[in-house]
This record gives sequence, structure tokens and C-alpha cells, in this order.
Amino acid sequence: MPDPTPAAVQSVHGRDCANSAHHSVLGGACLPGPRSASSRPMKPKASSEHEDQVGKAGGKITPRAEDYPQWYQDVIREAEMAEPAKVVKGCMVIKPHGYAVWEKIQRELDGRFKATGHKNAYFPLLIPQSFITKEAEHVEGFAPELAVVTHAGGEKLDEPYVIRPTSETVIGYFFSRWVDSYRDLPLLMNQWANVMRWEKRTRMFLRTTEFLWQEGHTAHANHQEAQEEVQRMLGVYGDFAEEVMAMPVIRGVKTESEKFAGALQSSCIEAMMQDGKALQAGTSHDLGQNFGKAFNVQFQTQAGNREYVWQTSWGVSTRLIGGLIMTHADDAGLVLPPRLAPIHVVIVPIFRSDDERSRVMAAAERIKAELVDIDISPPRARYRDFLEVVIDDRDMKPGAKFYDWERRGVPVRVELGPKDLEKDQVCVKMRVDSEAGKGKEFIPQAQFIATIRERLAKFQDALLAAARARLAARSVELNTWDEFLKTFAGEQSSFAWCHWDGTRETEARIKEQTRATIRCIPLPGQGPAPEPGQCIVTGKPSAQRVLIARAY
RNA sequence: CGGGACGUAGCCCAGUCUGGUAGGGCGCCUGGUUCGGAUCCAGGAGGUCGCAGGUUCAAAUCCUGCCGUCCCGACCA
Repeated sequence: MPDPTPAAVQSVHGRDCANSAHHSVLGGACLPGPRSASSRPMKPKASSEHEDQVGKAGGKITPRAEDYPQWYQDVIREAEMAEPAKVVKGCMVIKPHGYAVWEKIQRELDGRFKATGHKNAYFPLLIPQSFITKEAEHVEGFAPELAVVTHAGGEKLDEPYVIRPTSETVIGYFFSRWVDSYRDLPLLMNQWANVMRWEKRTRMFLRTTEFLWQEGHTAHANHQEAQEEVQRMLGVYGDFAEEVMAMPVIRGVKTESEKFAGALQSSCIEAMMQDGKALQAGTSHDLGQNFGKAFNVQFQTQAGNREYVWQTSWGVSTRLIGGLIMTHADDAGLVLPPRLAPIHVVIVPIFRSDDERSRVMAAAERIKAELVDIDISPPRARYRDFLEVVIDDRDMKPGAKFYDWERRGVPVRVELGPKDLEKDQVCVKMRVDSEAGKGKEFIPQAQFIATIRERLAKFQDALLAAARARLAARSVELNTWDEFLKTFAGEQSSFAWCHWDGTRETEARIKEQTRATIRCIPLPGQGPAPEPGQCIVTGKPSAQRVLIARAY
């Protein structure tokens, strides 16, 4: 069971606890709390020894309506989520605040993978080039974006290594060594890793040359089991996106031309960003026996025959963070759903004199001490999760702090001043006005503490509801090509549900003329109820509508 | 990889056309004043102008190449 102490040691200065000067002062611990409560002069100087940049931001965030791509860049910079690596093309540095969100994503997903029977493992970063070429479609799909290691140890390698763009091949090789009998199946694995794809155009989080992800790889005795696994994990992704990220998604199947290179079929979840564009947020592939045959992954059946395994693979990446930003953030900066927020509550002390300062800080510490013991673990979680609370005792004007924490997306802000102490109350402001709270609320301290869980839950629900409303509002059923052209005029995008004749030619034509693509063929219950109709381009018969949108 | 924009102090940018001692704002440091939505005053630190060549008495500025960023395409599970 994790000790709740980590919640208590976090501070605005805690982002770089490696600072040696800081450690010497504090005896090796990064504990701002007691320090803050002592009778120090009003102008704290300890923070000046940190290299952190809290309070240094303050740059402009371009309004979404003015320039959406610029807004996206601005939010990432101002929230200090990440920055371009500069020295390595297309790569990024995920900064502490961004990485903390990724860690939360990891923990949530990892728990769900384990609950569905998967075990984590780790495979090599480098893959022999010959492996990649063993599956015909796979090599065709990935060859253009491979980075290759040709020299090592001062010598040219006999066979170059490819830096993994994905690990089906190397894992296929090991599966062939590990699987002998039907008793070895199913083999259910996952790895958390970095991969590299030399993309022509990169965007922070959405498509970077190197990115972090998880890739699940499983082997099964028959196709049906594999297909069930594909659906199971797509379900995990969909639930995670909606329950944890508060990001509604459409679950569906990719068309032939959009599927994973080497798969029989690819399933996906597609989310809508605030500009109406789609983001492929996760995929789950039915690999059939393609890799089983390429890497000779055979097993003996109960009847004694030798058969190739049926494999699946599924993954989500740091792209999810981009999706999170473009789902919830606003013109004031990042907005984080409580279940992924590294910090849930920030307490901003308000004071004038030294006397007020010490009284307010003491009260803030008391409130924090109560809050950090509150268990906010999700239902059935295998770990305990506690409220993360920060007291912002920086020497800045309160208003400046408000802007700062809003940019970082902290869900709840508490203002605590002398007036509040007199009335035993706190001033609460939610990051986004919703049912969880509107404007500044003045409520008794005890009530705030007693209801914080409910408040966060409501906030989480409100974000999902708002995103669902947006998805509904920008989803349209289109029946004529004229309507279609109008919907995708200029840079616009919506989720267009249209009939399609099922041919690759029509799909290509739609893309050529509008740059919109078929995002998926929806699964039952996703999108409009299936009803036959006529293809929006050719007028040929169609069994159901498909989802078409511009995509990131 | 094509088209466009760009790279000057931690951040945002002016200066480049028309070559001549590197500037501003924010942030940072010191002191004071303030503190419930981005205080104010005074003083101060910080830059081989993305990198490498070239032209020139002289290059942030002109020329060539390279690297990187952003946007639009092509490409992309």
C-alpha cells in the first residue's frame, strides 16, 4: 500500500528536488510545508535557488477562435507540458507536468490491462532489419519511416538494426520460442516503451518522431479468441477514454486502406477535438496468422496438429495527452479532469502582514493535512490514490498565481485569507464553471473538506458531459455531396455520418476532394442506428453510415 | 519531401530591405513598497544575433550550405 506521504511532500518548488542547495538547507528532504509555517520573513528566498520556472510563464495564449493550432502550442508551452527537443528533429521533451499526466494515464491503463489478464514485459529497442521484412504488408507500411542503426562500437554492423517503430516482429520472434503447446495459450503481454517513426510532419504529442506508448501483444489458439481479445481491449480503451479522460469516443473498424500494416482488421476509438477534427486515440488489431506465419509461431493442438497462432496487438500513446488538451483546454489554458490531474487542489494564501501570513499559512497547512488523507482511488483500484494538494506560498501577487494555476489546469483553487479565517470558511473556485461550482464560492472549511470528493466527481462528469454535448452538436448525417462539400469547406471539419459504397476508389475520391477520411465503420451502438441507404458519392447501395472527418 | 513563415538574453519580439559600438517588454537578481484576478519605484545581471563557410576595411544585416521550429500539403497503425 503506497504511503500517503508523497501527497504531503509535493510543492510548487518540488519540481526539481535534485537541487543540492535546497537539499542542504532541508536536510535532504523536499518539504516546503514546515518551512512555510515557520516565522520567516515575508519574502521567501529559498525558491530563488531553484531552477524551476513557476511564475516565469505568463506568455500569451492565443484564443482558439483566432488560431487553433497556435492556441494548442501556446497551451502546451504555458502549462509546461512539453517543449520541442530542438536538437533532435521532431522529438519533444515531456516536462514534469506533462509527464505526471502520462504517469496517471499509465497507472490507470496498466491496472486495466492486468485486470484483463495481461503481464508486462520488455523487448529490445533495436530490431534486426531482416525481421521487419518478414511480413510483406508490414514492411511496406513501415519502411519509409524507419530509423536504422548501421554502426555500433566503432564498426559497421553486418546487419543494421532498426529502431522499433512497433514491436510485432521482435515479439513474434520470441513468441515462436515460447509457444509449443495449446497449453501455452493464450499468451497475454504488454510492454510500456518508446518507439520511433520518422514522420514527415510532427506535432507535439499528436505525432512526434519518438513517442511513448504501450503495446499489447497476444497470441491465441483460434481466431475467435483473438477477435474477442481485440474487442475486449478496444472496450478497455473506450472505457478509459470516457471514464478517466472524460473524452467521448466512437468505437469502430478501420477501412482496408486505413488499417494497420500487417493486420487483418484494425479497430479504433476516434475522438472529436474542439475544432471538429478527429483524433485516432487508440487501436486494437486483429493480426490473424500473418505474423504467426512470418515468425513461425506454431503450437500443437489437443488433437496433435500443428497450427499457427492467432495474434492481436493494441496500443495507445502519449498522443492521448494531445487529445486531452484539445478536448478540455480553453482560452485560459489547460483543463485537466480530476482523474488525471497531478494536482487536484491548489491553496493560495492571502495575507498582508507577517502576522496574517503566519496565521493563514497555519490554517492552509491544517486544511492541506486533512485533504491529503482523502482517498480518491477509483472503484476496484488495486492501488490507493490520494488527493494531491499544493500550497502556493510563492512571493507573488495572488492574481498572478490564479492565472498560473489556471494555465496548468488544476481543477480546484482555494483562496484562503484573513476574512476566511474569521468566518471559518474557504473561497473555492473551480477551473471551469459547472454543476460542481460556479464563480467564487464561500463555504465552511469543514463542508469543503467533507464534499471535495463529490465536487471532483461532479467536475469530472461535467467535463465528459460538455465533451459529449460538443460531439453531438458537431455530428451530422449528410446525404448529398453538396452538403458534404459545404461541411468540409475551407478548414472546417465535423463528424459526418454518411453512406459509403464500400470501395477503395470512393474512399480515395472523398479524401482527394476534401482531405476528409473515413475514420471508421462504427460498431453496433456507435453513431446512428444502421439503416440502408445510398453512397454519398456514387449513389450505390450502402448498409450503414460510416464516420467521415478530417483528422490529426 | 514540396510551398510558405521563422530562428536575436529564460520567454515574446524590434533591428535585416539600405552592412558601421546589439535593443525593448516580460521574467530573473538586490533593496524598498505591495498582496481577495497579472503592484509600483530604484538599481543590477544576462546575448560568440541557430550552425558553418563566403563577400567586405567592417556582417545580426548581403551570398551559399546545413540544422531546427511553426503553418499548409504530400506522407503517416
